[in-house]
Amino acid sequence: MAYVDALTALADPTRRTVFETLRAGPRSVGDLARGLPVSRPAVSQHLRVLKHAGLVRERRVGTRNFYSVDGEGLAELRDYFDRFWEEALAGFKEAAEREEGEDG
Amino acid sequence: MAYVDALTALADPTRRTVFETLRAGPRSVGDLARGLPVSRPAVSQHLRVLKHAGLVRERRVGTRNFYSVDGEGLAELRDYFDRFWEEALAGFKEAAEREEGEDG
DNA sequence: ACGGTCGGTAAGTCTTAACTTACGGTAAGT
DNA sequence: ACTTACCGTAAGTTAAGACTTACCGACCGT
Repeated sequence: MAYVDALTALADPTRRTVFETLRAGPRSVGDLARGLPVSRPAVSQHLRVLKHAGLVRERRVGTRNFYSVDGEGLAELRDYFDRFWEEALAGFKEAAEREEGEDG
Repeated sequence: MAYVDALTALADPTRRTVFETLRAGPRSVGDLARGLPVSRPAVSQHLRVLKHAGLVRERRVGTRNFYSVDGEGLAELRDYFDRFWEEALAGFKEAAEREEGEDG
């Protein structure tokens, strides 16, 4: 059920911006905060949520903390929507057939 | 930027349950509300958000209003995460090469 | 050892949004 | 025409969470 935390995490605009920024590669906390209209602690809190959701990893280098995209959480989201797509398609077909059986 | 509304919409647990229920096929508002721990107006409001996000369609039949999954919004989410995956992969490779160039 | 940078946590504020009840409007049945 | 079922909207309440400042510990330079 990690996709639940991931969806919750990506609902916030600031957090989404942080996550999308990390596509280009690892960034430190302060570096991320400099490009955002919120304080550094706010970014720290967002990163904690993203990490708990399995969307980012952290790697300490000296006093700095570099965050990067975690492929696992991302793959989970992709799988969730892929499965959703297939099941919705099956449900759609079944509904069409049922309707045909009624008044067809 | 419709995926933004879609992600916001799917962050709420109740709304996610509604959306996932619709995988099996179209359901009326009252039908959906009966299987949930919230009131019918609450479900109505959730459906409005889902519709605005492009995730569900509605089809009136008599006094009843049947909602079903909208493939367009779903496809947009899939595309978003697919693109995200590719760009993150490219960013990861670039970071690895840059690191190799520094201390390699 | 000391000053400076970096970053996580705590406490408190304030806005957002999920929910409730109440209401009105439409369609079907008798 | 009256009643009943179904549903959307309005108004108000309340709980969640995004943000701030203040604080503290960890690492590096001189």
